Amino acid sequence: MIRRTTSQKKAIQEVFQKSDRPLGIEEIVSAGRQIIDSLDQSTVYRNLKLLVEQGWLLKISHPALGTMYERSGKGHHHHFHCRFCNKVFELPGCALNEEKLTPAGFVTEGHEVFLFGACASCKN
Amino acid sequence: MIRRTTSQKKAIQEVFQKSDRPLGIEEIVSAGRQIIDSLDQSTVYRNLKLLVEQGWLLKISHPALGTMYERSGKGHHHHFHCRFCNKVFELPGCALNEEKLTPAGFVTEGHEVFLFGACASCKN
DNA sequence: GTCGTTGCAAAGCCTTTGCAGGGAA
DNA sequence: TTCCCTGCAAAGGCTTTGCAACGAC
Repeated sequence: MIRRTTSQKKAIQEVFQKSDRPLGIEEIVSAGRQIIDSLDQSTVYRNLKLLVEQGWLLKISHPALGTMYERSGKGHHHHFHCRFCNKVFELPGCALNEEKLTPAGFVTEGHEVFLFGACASCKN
Repeated sequence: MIRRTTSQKKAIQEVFQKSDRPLGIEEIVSAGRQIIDSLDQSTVYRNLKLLVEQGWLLKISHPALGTMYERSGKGHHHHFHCRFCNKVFELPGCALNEEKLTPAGFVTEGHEVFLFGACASCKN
């Protein structure tokens, strides 16, 4: 299907390009409205869905914070949730022994890891 | 606050005692209705909340399957989601190097790990 | 008899969908 | 001009809440 370039979609992409961490819908909508103030939530939802389908974004289901989105192409990594500022940070690398955890007879295809605690700015 | 022992609450607890894996609301309601057929969803939600507050249950937010509940007191463990039968199994032990993953300046308080793939019964 | 609990229905969130008008190509 | 996309409103899931009747103690 042919896609058109709209100012709304560009605004949403711009929001992600300015961010180095996963964003929730609330954050995306409010940051997007600073670029296009008429931006509607349903437009954001529709574009997020398209951008995920096109591989430009990844959807994350965070256990505590719900659905979030981040730019794709960052390789395998995990997430840290600061309980104080409620931001999610990306953790480079992976420290999980998948094989050790997999029960006999099971086949593991992938995994997700979420850490939580206090980020550097909030640990005081 | 004083709590009363009702047949509905006992039925819900019975459902968990018969299960060795986390259950979703749908499963809890339908299994509970086999014991008390008038059991209402809102009653289940209310009792699950109470049982979590009382420490009898743990609430899990699974990235793919949403909210699930499991009996508490099983120690630190993680979960395996079979993409075929959609059941969640408990994985004894932990194979995560939390320290290695934590960025400098951050304080990690805990973590969650979710594996996914095929269980022994579904791997064919 | 009290007052916590239940079932039912209604209301709240978050997300998706229908529709007519608007804008990209 | 075409027809995809947007904004608005309505509708869907899941979960919570209000309320009168019920039932544990």
